[in-house]
Amino acid sequence: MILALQSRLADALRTAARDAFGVELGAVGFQYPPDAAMGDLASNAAMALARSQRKNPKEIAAALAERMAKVPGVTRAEVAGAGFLNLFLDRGAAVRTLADGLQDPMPQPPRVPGHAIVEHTSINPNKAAHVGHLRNAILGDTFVRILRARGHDVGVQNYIDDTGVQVADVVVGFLHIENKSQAEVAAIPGKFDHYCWDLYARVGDFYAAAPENKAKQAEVLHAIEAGGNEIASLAEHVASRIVACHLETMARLGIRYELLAHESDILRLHFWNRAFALLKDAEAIRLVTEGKQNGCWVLGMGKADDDAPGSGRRSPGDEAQRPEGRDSLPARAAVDEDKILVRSNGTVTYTGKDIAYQLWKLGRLDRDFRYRLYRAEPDGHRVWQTTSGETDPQAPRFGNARDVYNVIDVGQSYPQRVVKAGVAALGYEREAAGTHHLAYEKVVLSPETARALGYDVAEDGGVVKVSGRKGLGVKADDLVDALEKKALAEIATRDPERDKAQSERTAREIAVGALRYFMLRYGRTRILTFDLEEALAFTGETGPYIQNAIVRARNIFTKLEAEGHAVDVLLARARALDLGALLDGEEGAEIWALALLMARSEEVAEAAVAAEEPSIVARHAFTVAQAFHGYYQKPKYSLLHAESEDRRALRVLVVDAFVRQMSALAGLLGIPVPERM
RNA sequence: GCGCCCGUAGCUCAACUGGAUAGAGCGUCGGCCUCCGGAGCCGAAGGUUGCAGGUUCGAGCCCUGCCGGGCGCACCA
Repeated sequence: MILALQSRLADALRTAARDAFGVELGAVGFQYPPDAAMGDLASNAAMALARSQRKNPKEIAAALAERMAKVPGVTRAEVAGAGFLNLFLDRGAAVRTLADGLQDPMPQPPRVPGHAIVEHTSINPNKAAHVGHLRNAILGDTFVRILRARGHDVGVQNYIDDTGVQVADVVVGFLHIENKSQAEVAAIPGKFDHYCWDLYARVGDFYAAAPENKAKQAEVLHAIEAGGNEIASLAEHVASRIVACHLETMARLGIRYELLAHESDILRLHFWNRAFALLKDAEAIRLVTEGKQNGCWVLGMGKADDDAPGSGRRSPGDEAQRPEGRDSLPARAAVDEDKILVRSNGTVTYTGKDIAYQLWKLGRLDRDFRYRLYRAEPDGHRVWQTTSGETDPQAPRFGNARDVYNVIDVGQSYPQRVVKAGVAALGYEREAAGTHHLAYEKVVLSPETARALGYDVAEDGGVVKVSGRKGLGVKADDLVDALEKKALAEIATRDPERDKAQSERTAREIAVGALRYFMLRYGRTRILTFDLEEALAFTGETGPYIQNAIVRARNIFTKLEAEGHAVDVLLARARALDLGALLDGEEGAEIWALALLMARSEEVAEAAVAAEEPSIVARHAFTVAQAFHGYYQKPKYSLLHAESEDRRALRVLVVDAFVRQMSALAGLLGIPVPERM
């Protein structure tokens, strides 16, 4: 609601500026004054105009205020501070608009043209998922939810590197440490990914023990790449079984995918050959004939002095037109700037393959995967996987995206920049601009948590890096288990009568809410110090706080009904009220502030998309819940003991609006709302 | 050496991308259940925004130089 209003007011402001000064305002944005008493919306347009108009900002603001005061929906316009233009809205009209839109708290905006792909999770299929992987998946999944709410058509892909060294390492473990056959591996009971977690850690020691052990790695890797042998078959078994484990772990958190894209299919369908040809034809890459990189095909990585390479200024085949003199600058050899895509032995690097994959995502590879159904879920959701065998004619179309969001840790920034540069070097400017790296920082363990897990911590008590290679870290499943157990214990003390099945279900919902909020509350470029105590907290700025706000609000309605007050009758009464009169006074001011805050959800979601930052929505959700708790807690605003039916109706309107808005926000964050807590 | 991220209350983090009195949670201290659910609410203490300059009506945010921490810059994946 606030977005529509803002855009109407922005138009009015543009008109006012035109009338008064004959100037066109650029982008008009509104801020929110620090104190509600100062106004509902603020514009700093006057201060921006001060320079060009050579006038005092206050004078300009006064001229604008005079015109804005006459705009419908605005009751007052004031000049404040250094030249802010503060607008007071017609509360009755605004709240009524909000009330009318109640049926749909977060209306679906017009559909954004083009398809978007979000790739996330993408865990090496050789061990259990840990907290770092959770950050990736929760970040990606939440971003998908937000994009969809803002009208984007989004497909979710999970990349499976089933032919890499990490899988090979575990296979080495099975073959040369445990001497197991594939049948014996298949017979391993229990959580297979947890089993491999431990085995993988042992492989590191195995390699360190003797050089001939390390040689097994290359042996196994080659067998896997060649395919059609027992080792490759074992690798396939390991990878597919672990992928199933990962999907199960993620499903516990409400995370799922449309497509599982396999590295092995990229190899077997020769995506790189195609990309290589395209790059050569466009002269986007060149063969080095001397020096250190002799015999390699490289992609020029000219240091862009603006944001990202290929963001618009370079055109294809631009390599020959680099600024003259750069190569002649002392101590700046071209080789330092170029990225090898094909080694002198003719094999392709990881980054090279990634360019091919990215081109496919963008619909510019001119080659496609084949697809088969991986799983159809009870609710009808279908998970597909790539294959190099027969394709299923029922399969939907994947790829051809206008925007691709790769959720990958920040350590991969350089290779991701190379991928973007590769796309740009082919002349695909728009596609390069649509290539987004949703980078996030790593997760480390706090010294206390590391100690609690039995790891050695240096005396100075620094943080401990999570390391799959060393088996160091917190497994995702173990964390969710711990959260569920704690929630269950909490429920048992609060509501001992509750039956077991319902308690367990609620415990699961609380665990998911707590974990998802914990992973989302920090900005993604910040290193997340994982502390078990904090992650297990259910009070304060947490998911359960948000859940509790909704549960309590809904509970009021149950109570009202039980006392003989029909909620729908009260809601109907509320619609006929003279809101303008009721919204004066102390309670009116509180309701108004709450309404204005709730109305911002769309705006906040849009900001999260623009900034590619889900934490913005998470924090907003907490702020709204907090504002509601503050209002609701006051006995004088009781619904059961209201001083008049009109007051009761007004409060029902507020609580109903809150439940709907807050539920919508929880949905954006993937935080489930329990029936009871 | 070059590039990126981070430095804000005792701790963990915000600050709507240059706006008004820098805000939350945790922790500490003090209040609130004859009053719709206390996983809650109200209040207090706690800040030279790493340091020094600069830009302008205005800087936690932009520029320059330092200091401190982390990560990249592979013919590894």
